[in-house]
Amino acid sequence: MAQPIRLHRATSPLKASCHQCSLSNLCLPLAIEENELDRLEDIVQQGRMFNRGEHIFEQSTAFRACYAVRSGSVKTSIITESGEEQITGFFMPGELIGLDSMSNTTYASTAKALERTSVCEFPIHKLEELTGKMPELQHHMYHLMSQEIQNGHQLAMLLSKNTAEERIAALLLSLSSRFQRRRMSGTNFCLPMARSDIANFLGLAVETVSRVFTRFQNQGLIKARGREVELLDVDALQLVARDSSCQG
Amino acid sequence: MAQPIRLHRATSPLKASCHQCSLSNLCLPLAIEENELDRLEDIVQQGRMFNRGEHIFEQSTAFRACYAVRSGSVKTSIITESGEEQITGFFMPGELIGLDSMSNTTYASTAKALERTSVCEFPIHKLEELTGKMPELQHHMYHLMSQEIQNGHQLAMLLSKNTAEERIAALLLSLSSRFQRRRMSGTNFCLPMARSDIANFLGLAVETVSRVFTRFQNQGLIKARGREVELLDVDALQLVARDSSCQG
DNA sequence: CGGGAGATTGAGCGTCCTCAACAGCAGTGG
DNA sequence: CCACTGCTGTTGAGGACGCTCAATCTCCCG
Repeated sequence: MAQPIRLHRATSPLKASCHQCSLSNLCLPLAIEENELDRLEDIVQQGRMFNRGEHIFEQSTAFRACYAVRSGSVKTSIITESGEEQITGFFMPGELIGLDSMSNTTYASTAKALERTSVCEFPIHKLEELTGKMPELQHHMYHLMSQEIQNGHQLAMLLSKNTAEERIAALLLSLSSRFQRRRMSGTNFCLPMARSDIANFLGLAVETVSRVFTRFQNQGLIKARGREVELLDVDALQLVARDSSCQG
Repeated sequence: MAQPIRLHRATSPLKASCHQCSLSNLCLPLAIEENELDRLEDIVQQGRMFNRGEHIFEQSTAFRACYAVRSGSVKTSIITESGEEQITGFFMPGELIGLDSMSNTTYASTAKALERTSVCEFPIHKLEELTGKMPELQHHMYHLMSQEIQNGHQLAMLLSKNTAEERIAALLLSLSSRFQRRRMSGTNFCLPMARSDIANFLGLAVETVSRVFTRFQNQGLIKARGREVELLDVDALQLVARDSSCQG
């Protein structure tokens, strides 16, 4: 479980500079020259903490900000009138949430912390103002939103064409590569989400997810105990996942 | 291939001003004050025509521009390494395509004309430059991209939770409302896409689409002959579609 | 009129869902 | 200390929705 990043500033314990953030190569700062980073820091509110299960924002409430995950993990979901939930994504440190809400005055989805999680808040009006002045930052916003659209397409592909095994293999590989990007083990990690979240996200029944996990285990592809997962044969998993690259 | 910008006066019959375009209330101009419209017109190349089946752009080729559909209709799709196609959206006049490609230097998907289609081209570099100068236009771009993300989520929801009947009902209703938005009949229209496109988009087999169409017909919900469709009982269709709102 | 693509209809089967029982584990309280 | 409770995850049996395969029909266009 990713430990919350300890921030060692005498003045404000919750504040830390984007300059020193280990995620600056994944997050918004990556688009910006070192000497312009202060302008981004001026608008960001860093280090807000949420406990497991707490909402970072809720669907249909006033849209005020986008958030970058700093530590922990987040799931976003939309709720229909009939109360059904559809998880639209899992977000790990360095990833930005709230991009799907920039068309409205209210959030289009709900974001919930899957574990103890800290985020950096980017108030939308200030962010828009800043991107208007900084072409690289604007470009990066377009980049991120476009990436989000592509992720949606990949998910649609996964849901409409792939079997349960293929979907789960793809998700495991996606998580693996995202852990690796943060210099963590890509073969040995702890799932931040419950089986039911995986099932919901991938359009499967919980029982099916469970069954596929044990099947993978029997085939020697993974070792799983609860949320602890070890990928034993990544190549075989990629073979199973085939052409489906899934950005949870 | 980037043509020098054509000036937009009444010299060419293919050219028409955004000022006079009947879609200006759906397209990019809607974000802009009348007196600033010329700046958008300066960068747009209007009235490029494509025959049915022609590509407006192709996946993996150099990303140069976004396009607004002016007349006709377009489907976008992604192709996997194994050659499978997943249609990611249908686009009607006034709608913008190419937004999913703004993260890369190459197109993330392929856009194909479903019928004889004309589009307006917005070269991406000029568009980005312009949105940097015009906050309302930037905001509108964020709006459109965010909308696209939401559409993806709605589609994922549809694919993962809904039956064949629900999916098709949702698609018919989506098309209906989009025809209506253009002041055309919302109950009597011609499908721009083949059954196989519908099937691919909704994650179904062609046969299933066909069966559902006839079932709807037997139930008196619609009347369909080939691509001609008449919605006889919109309320009932909405009941079938339940909570799934589908923005094809 | 013939060829071919698109659309429809039928039969059989497979994947995954549903329903149900059970196991493991943590927290609670007697 | 252990029963009790609740939550999460696992396993089994049966059934349904939609896919596959195949034949037929319709319509368009040469």
